[in-house]
Amino acid sequence: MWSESRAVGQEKGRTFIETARRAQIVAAAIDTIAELGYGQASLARIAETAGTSKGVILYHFGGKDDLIRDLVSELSAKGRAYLGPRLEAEPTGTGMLRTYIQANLAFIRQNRNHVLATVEIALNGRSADGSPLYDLSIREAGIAALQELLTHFQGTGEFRADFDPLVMALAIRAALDAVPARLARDPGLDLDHYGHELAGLFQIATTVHGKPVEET
Amino acid sequence: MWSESRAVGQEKGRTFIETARRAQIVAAAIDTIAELGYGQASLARIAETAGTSKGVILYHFGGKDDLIRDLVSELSAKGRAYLGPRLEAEPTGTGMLRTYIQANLAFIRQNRNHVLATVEIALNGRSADGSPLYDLSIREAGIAALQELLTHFQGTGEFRADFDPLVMALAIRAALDAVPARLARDPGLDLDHYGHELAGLFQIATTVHGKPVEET
Amino acid sequence: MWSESRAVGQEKGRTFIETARRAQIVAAAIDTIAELGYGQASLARIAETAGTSKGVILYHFGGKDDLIRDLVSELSAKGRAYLGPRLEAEPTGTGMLRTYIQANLAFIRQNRNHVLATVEIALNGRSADGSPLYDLSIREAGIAALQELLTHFQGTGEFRADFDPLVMALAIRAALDAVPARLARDPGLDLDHYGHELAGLFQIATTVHGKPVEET
Amino acid sequence: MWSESRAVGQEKGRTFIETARRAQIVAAAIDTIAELGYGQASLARIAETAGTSKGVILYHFGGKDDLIRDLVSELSAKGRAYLGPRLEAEPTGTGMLRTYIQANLAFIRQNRNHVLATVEIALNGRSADGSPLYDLSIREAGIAALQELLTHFQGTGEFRADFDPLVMALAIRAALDAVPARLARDPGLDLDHYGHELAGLFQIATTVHGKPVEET
DNA sequence: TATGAATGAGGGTTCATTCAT
DNA sequence: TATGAATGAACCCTCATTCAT
Repeated sequence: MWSESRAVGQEKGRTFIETARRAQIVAAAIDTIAELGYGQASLARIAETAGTSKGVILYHFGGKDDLIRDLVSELSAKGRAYLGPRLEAEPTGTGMLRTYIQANLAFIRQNRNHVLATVEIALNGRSADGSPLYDLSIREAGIAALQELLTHFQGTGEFRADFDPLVMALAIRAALDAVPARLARDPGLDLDHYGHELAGLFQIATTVHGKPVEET
Repeated sequence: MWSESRAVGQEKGRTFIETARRAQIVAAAIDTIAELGYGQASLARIAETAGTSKGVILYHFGGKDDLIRDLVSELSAKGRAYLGPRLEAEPTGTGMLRTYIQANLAFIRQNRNHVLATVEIALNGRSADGSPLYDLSIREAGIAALQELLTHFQGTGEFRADFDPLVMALAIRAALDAVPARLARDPGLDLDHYGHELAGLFQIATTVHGKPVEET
Repeated sequence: MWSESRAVGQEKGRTFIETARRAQIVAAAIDTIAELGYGQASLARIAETAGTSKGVILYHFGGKDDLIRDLVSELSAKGRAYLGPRLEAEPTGTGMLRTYIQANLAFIRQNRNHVLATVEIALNGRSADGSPLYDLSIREAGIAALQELLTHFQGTGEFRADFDPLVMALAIRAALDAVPARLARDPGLDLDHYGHELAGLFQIATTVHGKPVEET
Repeated sequence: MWSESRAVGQEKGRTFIETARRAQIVAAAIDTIAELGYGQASLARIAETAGTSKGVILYHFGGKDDLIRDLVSELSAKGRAYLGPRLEAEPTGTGMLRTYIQANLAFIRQNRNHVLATVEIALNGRSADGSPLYDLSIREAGIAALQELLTHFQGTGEFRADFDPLVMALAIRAALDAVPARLARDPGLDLDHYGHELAGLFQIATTVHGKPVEET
């Protein structure tokens, strides 16, 4: 997931004040959605959090959908910028897998609400015509990349060859994706421990040959 | 998850026709939510699917929230009834773990829309005051039970002692909980294969002693 | 224009009260549009005129567009029912022409606001996607019918053959269509006199052979 | 309509650049209204067409209403300047009538969008308090002038004395006013032919004595 | 002169709910 | 039991206008 980086900050033909306002509004949207859920995050409520009015939001974003899409794509850009370099620095499969898991968790910790809000959007956000606001292809691409990584190190022999890399990839992502929601409910969750355990779990699952499994 | 069974069918002081009506409405709600998502599932739309009017729903359920809660608790009852006996029939930890995974997937397959709708509700459903409509304690109880199961067979020596049973339980549930959403997008997903792979994955992860993991 | 009649009153599966409400709302819409123009006739203003709330209107009509379309098609039905029989009773071209003009004016007088509102809608009403709310084919059909009538009596020799029936038809309709707006501004306008003069004007224009017209 | 001329171009204390800006904005308004209709012609849309921002428009015109009024009065000035001299050059009633009709149509052809926009405004434009933005007195004056012309040549005996000059004037103007809308829908309309036919029609109607008309 | 920013009223619509029948 | 009718709050959005720069 996330392989190319993107410049963050003032872009396009935007004024300084415009950029600042947009950032402020996105931040308010993040907090509101993270706290109340996507369904309850109306423009009015977001505006209230931001300390402005609906009009301002619509002036800067043209519509709610645009705001939401901006929020999502900003996180995805941040995520790519964070993860990409860390993964590329790892030579071994085991190292990449561990890094993948732990970097994801670190990123989640550092961007708690933003991640939470994005998860809410991914699961609930639909535009008026019913189409999802969250570009699912991002997630699919992430899973595909992880799957490819697993396949590659199956080829080198570092990972055992007899697991389905897609299922393994799904299990890994599921374990990671479950974190934000859990974190929201239990803020005291020890992510370092969680990451360490998870990394160990999947290291064993990918590298160690178990006894043949007898079916029921 | 789901350990005690509950009598299903006619209860309380409800007449036969009342029970039938409620079932019909719940069924309509399930299909509507599964198809359109929670956000789009208004009472009007559910009533349309059910072939009645909003009034009927409110008459029988008192409010939308009650209908939703009913839908959820019905699934949880069904789930407990399905899983409980199957788990109790398994003597070994490995067997229970495999059964747990595969029975969950079988249950999902058999109750596709109901599960899907419940997931939607779990993620989106909030009452007017912002509180979740999905009783999270159900999920917590399920995870706790699974954790306990893992702990127990760590005690017997069947499972290796050096994994955190909570993290393992969370990873297992995450892998299972990710299925409905994926199934919705890709109806052709081979659940048998997925279950077999998952069972193998977690069997290895729980039983096999890997080489000591070096931290980054 | 307007040749087949339509049953008016309670139709479809509508309740008595529903029919009454719809009629009341349409009446309020007519008055509001006639008085303030289409652009100023918001649902709120119409509701105020009707003595109810926007909600009621939307409940009965589903949307503003539906209300407007209903208003228009009701007038067009009334118009057809009024004009058709009167025209069919006339054997001669001159008679039909005179009847056409005078019956149109009589109808306008009897349905002043309704006609006025419809004219406003025809000229201004557009739905959200930009498409006109007034079915222009109604007007085109009317003009075509009038043109055909003129052509027919040119064939019989009752009308002179050397005028373009389309231009004549357009001129006649233009003279009639101009009335509602004028009537709105000058309620004292003597429609009988206007009709008598107009009928005379076009009788001469259609039947009498003038001296050859020299071009500039 | 349109009998006295008015100086066009730079007026009041306006700088050259100011005059140019105003002209550019009015032109944008004309095109926008002609294309989308008055109701859809928001300041934002007009500004977009003009390639500027709403602020500029409001700076130069003080408000939307003023812009619209300016647009209208400019057309009316152009119209008077165009028609006046042509009419004065005609000595006979028949000639003036023919010229009036054909010059009007020529003017419409040459100022298609401007005329179209003005018609839209006449029919739809209202200021916030509901009063029309189109100065109806312009139209009234035009009709009065035409009526006077007819009356005058009734006096000389060139026109028959037994028609009501007001009704005749209204019919003539109605036939002309119907053109822009028709032209908008059917751009291929042959205005020369239309003008020739119309002139013939009204020449006959004004000059030829028909047989006495029997009333119904 | 010109613009970007902000505002606030009003637009149509959806929705869960209440109520009389 | 069940329904049609009505309600009112909230929703997103458009718009003309104001204001500081």
